[in-house]
Amino acid sequence: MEAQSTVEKAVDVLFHLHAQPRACGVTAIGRTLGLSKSSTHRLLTALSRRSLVEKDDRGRYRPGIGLVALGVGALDREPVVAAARPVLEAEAQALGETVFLVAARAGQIIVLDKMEGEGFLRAAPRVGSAVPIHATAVGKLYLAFGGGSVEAPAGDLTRFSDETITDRAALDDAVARAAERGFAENADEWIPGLSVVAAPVVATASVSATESAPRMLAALAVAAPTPRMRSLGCDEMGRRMMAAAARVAARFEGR
Amino acid sequence: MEAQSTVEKAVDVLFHLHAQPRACGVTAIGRTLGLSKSSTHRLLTALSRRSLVEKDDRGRYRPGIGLVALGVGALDREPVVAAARPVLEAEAQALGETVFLVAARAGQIIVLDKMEGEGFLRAAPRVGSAVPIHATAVGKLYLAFGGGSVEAPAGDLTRFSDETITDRAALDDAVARAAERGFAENADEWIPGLSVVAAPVVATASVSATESAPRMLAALAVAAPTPRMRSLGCDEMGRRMMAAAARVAARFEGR
DNA sequence: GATTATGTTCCGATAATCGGAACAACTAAT
DNA sequence: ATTAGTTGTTCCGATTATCGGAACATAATC
Repeated sequence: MEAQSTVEKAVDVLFHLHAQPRACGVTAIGRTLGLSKSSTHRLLTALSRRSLVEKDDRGRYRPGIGLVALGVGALDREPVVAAARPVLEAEAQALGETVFLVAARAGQIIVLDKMEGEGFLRAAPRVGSAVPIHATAVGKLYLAFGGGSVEAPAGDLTRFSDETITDRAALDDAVARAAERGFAENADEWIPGLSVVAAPVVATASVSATESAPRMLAALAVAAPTPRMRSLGCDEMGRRMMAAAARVAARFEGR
Repeated sequence: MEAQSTVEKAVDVLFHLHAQPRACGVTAIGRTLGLSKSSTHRLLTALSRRSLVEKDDRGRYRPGIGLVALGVGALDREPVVAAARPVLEAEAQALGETVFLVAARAGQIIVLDKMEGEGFLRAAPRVGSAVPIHATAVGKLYLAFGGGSVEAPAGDLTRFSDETITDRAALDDAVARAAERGFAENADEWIPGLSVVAAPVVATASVSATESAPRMLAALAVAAPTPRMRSLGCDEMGRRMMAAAARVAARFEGR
C-alpha cells in the first residue's frame, strides 16, 4: 500500500464503503484495506462523529448523510460548470436530448453536469461518475486534445459491446479523425443503443499567475438513442456541439 | 475547539471549504479553524491526493470532484430511501407537486430525497441540506413523534418570515396539534409563499439484534405554493400523506 | 522596486496513532 | 439451552506521524 497519512486512510475507508453495495463491518474493512482492527475502528468513529459514515443497529457502517451534504453544490464552484450551465440548458431544450459537460480530473474522465432533454434517456451516466476513456466520444477528444491529462488504459482495452474499439491502431485512427474534425462521435461503443457526439471546450485559462495558455477544459456532449442520432445527423450535431463549446469558452473567459 | 483526531480536522476543513462561496487560501482556512499553517497545508495536500479538494492556479483550494463521487449514490444505500422512492414518485406524479423524504440525522433534520412534480417549485431545499426545526412541518412532527432525536433550538427561535412561530408556548401548541392529528402543516412559516404538509413514517425497526420497537424513521412531505395548497385542502393532503407514509412503512418492513 | 502577504518546506518536540491482546456482545450451530 | 466461533469495542505501552514555529520562495500590493 502507499497510504501514509491518517486522513488518506480515512478517505480510503470512505471510498471503500462507497464501493460496497451494503453496510460493512469493522473487521472486513480493515482486512481489505490492510489496517488493524483498532485503527479501523478509530477512523470509523471519527468519521461517524462528523456523520460521514453511519452505524446501523448491528454495528455495521455505511456512507453517511454528511457525504451527501458535502457533494451537493461542490460542482457549482467549478468555474467551467458555472460557465456551461446556461449553454447546457439551451442545447438540451433545443435538441430535446440529454447534454453533458464532461472533464478530466485526476486522470479520469468525469461527468461534471448534465441537463436532461425531453427524451426518455434517463439512465445515462450520473453526475460525478467516471466514464471509460477508450469507448466514449469524450475520451477520444481528450486523447486528441487533452495534452496528456488522460491516457488510454494500459493493457487490454475492455470490451463493452460489439462495437467497442479494442485494437490500439483502430483507436489511434479514431483519435486522429477526431483531432482532424474537431469533434468526436461514439455509436454503441460503450452502451448498445446509445450514441454520443462531443466537442472540446478550449479556452485560455491562467496556467500560472503570470502565464496563460489555451487548454482543453472540458467537453460538451449530446447523447441520444442511436437511430435518433442518425436522423439528426452526426456531422450536423458535431458542428452544433463545436459552436456550443465555443460559447462556453467565451463565457468562461469572462465575456 | 473540540476536534482531537486528525481526520476530524480534515473533515472540518472539507465542511469549511464547502461553506465558502469560493476557493480559500491555506492561511485563511487555518485561521478560522484554529490550525497552524503547516498543519492546514498537510491536511490539504493529503485531501488533494485523494481529490477531495482541488488546487487552482493560484494555490487556492476548493471542494474536489471526489466529494461529488462519494456523495452520489450514498443515499441509495439508506433503507428508508429505497423503500420510499416508489411512493415518492407516485405521489409527485399524482399531485403534480414536489414531494420530499426528510429525516433526522445527528440532531438535524435533513432532506434525504425528493421528487419534483410538474409545478415550477424547483428552488425548494436540496437533497442533503438541513432545514430548520421550529419553522417546518417536518420539524414539528419530529418534536411530536421523534422521541428526542431532535430538539427545538436553545435560545431565541429565529424569525424567517412574518408567520414564523417565535413563541415557545405557540410552538408547543403546534406540536401538540400535530401529535393529535397525526400530521403537520406549515404555511409561509419558513419561506413566504411556500406551504408544506407532512406525515411521519413509523415502522418497527430492529433497535438491537434481539429487540424491535416502533419508531419514527422519516417523514413524507408535499410542498406547494400556499394558494395551491389551500385549494388542494390541507386536511385532505394530511390524510393523503399519512396513507403514503404508511405505504412506505409497509415497504420498509419488507412486504 | 520595496513591502506585505501567502504558499511551501524543514526539523525537533510532542502527542496522536498503531497494533496486539483482553473483553463483551452477537450469531450460528450443536 | 449450551457451546463455539465471529465481530465490535476498549485498553495500553511503543511507535511514528503530527504539530507548530521559523525560514524560504513566490505572488500580490502599494
